[in-house]
Amino acid sequence: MVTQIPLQLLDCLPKAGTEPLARTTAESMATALKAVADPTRLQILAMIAASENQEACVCNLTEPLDLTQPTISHHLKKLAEAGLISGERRGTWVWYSLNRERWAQIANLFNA
Amino acid sequence: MVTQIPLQLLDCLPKAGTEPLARTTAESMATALKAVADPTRLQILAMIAASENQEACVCNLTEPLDLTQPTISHHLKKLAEAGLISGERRGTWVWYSLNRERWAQIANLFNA
DNA sequence: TGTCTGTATAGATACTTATCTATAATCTCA
DNA sequence: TGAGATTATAGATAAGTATCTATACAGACA
Repeated sequence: MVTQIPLQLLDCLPKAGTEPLARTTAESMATALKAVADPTRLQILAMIAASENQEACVCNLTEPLDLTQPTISHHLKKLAEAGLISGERRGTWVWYSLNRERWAQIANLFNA
Repeated sequence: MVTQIPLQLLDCLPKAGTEPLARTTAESMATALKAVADPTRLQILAMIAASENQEACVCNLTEPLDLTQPTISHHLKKLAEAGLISGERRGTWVWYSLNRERWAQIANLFNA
């Protein structure tokens, strides 16, 4: 699980004369952004959001994305580590859904 | 120069039943986000924004970031390719400043 | 023109990571 | 318990990239 992101970026970008952006903070922000900065993971997020109950299992994603099951699991793990989604086991399947609070945090990086 | 980003992500994430996120679109978005998803480049952006005239030259960045001049140039190039900054030569120095329109475009990825 | 300073590029290297195959773990159900 | 289905993990590989040194390019100035 990624640590919480304390900073904002845009208007949000530091004003003149502000303290420099600490390395540890920059690294935490970069970790979160890296999770989103991948085309496959963007597609996964979009598919989850576009699905009926705002959730999807691995088996729903492999075929349309034309990737193997372990690869999908890998991406879902990355997204989960970034706190963007979370999985819930229901029987045989694991259903992943968006973590909107976390999403809002990352969105806030770009908004004042 | 990266192509323009046509899509939005959050509320912005596709509604149920929407067209899937096209691969080419996802790749374009990921390219832009990757430029920001690096701790050093976040620090560079912050330093530019925090500086007096909202601009900085390579020589202003190498020492505080403890990186060599070619490395800084490399990151500045990445940011410029993503359209986030642009450089202007004034005499011996090249001054880089933020491209706020482009920044707003990327911010819009996360906002409805 | 030649020298000095600031920036960019080329090439090498080490680290990260997206992907695959193979296998383990977990759950359902007969 | 055992068989089948779904997901996760381990290990390997190839592609990308952040960094460095070395060098080229561009402008200022004597």
